[in-house]
Amino acid sequence: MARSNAGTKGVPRAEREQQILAVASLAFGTDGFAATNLADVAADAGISKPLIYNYFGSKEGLFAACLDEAGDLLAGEIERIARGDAVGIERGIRTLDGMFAVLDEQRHLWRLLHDRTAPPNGAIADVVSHHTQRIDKLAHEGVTELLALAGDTDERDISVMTAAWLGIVDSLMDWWVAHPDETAAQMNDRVTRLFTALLTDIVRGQS
Amino acid sequence: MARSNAGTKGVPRAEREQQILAVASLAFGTDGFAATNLADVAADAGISKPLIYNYFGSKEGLFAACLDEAGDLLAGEIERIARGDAVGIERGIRTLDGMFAVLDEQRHLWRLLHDRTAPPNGAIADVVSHHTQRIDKLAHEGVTELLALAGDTDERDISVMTAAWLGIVDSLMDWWVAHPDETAAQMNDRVTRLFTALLTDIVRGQS
DNA sequence: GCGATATGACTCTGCGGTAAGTTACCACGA
DNA sequence: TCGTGGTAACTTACCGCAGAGTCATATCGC
Repeated sequence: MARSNAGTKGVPRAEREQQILAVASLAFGTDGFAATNLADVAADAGISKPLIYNYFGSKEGLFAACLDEAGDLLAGEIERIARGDAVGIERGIRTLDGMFAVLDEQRHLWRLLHDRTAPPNGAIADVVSHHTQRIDKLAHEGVTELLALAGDTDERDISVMTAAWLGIVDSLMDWWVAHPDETAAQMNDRVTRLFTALLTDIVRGQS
Repeated sequence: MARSNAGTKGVPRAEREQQILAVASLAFGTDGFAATNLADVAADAGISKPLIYNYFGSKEGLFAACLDEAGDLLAGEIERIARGDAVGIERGIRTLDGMFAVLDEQRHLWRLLHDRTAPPNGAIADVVSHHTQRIDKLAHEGVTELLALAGDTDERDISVMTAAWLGIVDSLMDWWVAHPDETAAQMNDRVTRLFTALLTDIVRGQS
């Protein structure tokens, strides 16, 4: 009977999965979970929708896989930095530098972990909470050290400050995504300059 | 024929619109534009879906109306503070205090202006950009003043720092939403304490 | 009676998910 | 070297449903 495009193209599953993950991560990271539709992802990846379902089970399964890859990349880098000997502001700057380096060619990955349109329960929530816990733990640890230098050990103060720090990181990444011509090295310089400017010159100027 | 619940209940349009806006703002602010469905909003407001369409035209129209109300509240308050004589960090703290005061009983309104699931074109985008421009302009102005104290006048530095500042505000509001028992006055104290701690004690401690 | 206020019961579209079948590759026996 | 059967890689064509948006109609105040 009539022709069909079915049949293997000789691409092994593992390789195909990586292709799909790359396309899907870009789509999810750019448009968010809810606004991404799998037919488009399949088309962009050059395959058909059922193949995605064969390999990842569901839209949530695909997102969870993207998330796991991105989360591990980010949390791994932050953990690596935390093992160093930097303290206080210095540790913050080094962490940012690490993020810039790791995300340089795939800045959209940052958004995956903060997608408010992803379902708040189920497999996705587990993956998200696994990685955010790794990250939050280290952020909390860094902020605790920092505030200790100022004699503040109030647990809620630490909690608020940790949130603010994560907010700073988030907004810097957003800015970076919106300015594709800015290199990681330039961001690096900029952040260092801003931090030292704020923490030394302004205090001296105001006192 | 058979009974019907149709017919006026004596509620004038202006009043009904306010009821609907209140319910819708809560839903949009909590769940986001995409995840909110109008049938639920109508049910929560104690009316039927077609009435919403009569008064607001579409889901986007309703969201735009919520947005306009919230945006004006926020931008208006920030403009009021900006007219004062505070400069640098002090201006930042006063702005935050203003936000806490204005949003105390309706913290969810904050999220409306930052809803990534809202359509990026059309009427909504116009309202968003109108209000965010008012806010961004003042944030930019405040940051420019602040960095000038440190001798930094690089335009991109200012842009990044403005983004970071807005990120801080955003994350503080999120934290506040997540901790409903925290009063505006407590947030106020906490923020003041943290800013002064960071900017004085830490510098002295490190130098 | 007439206009404003209201609703039950629809239609229609987009998208997550699936059933059933098609083609290519490959190991292995004669 | 050539079948040949099994399996992995793929697709077309469909289902079902949630939710945006609409139509015709009903009731109340004045």
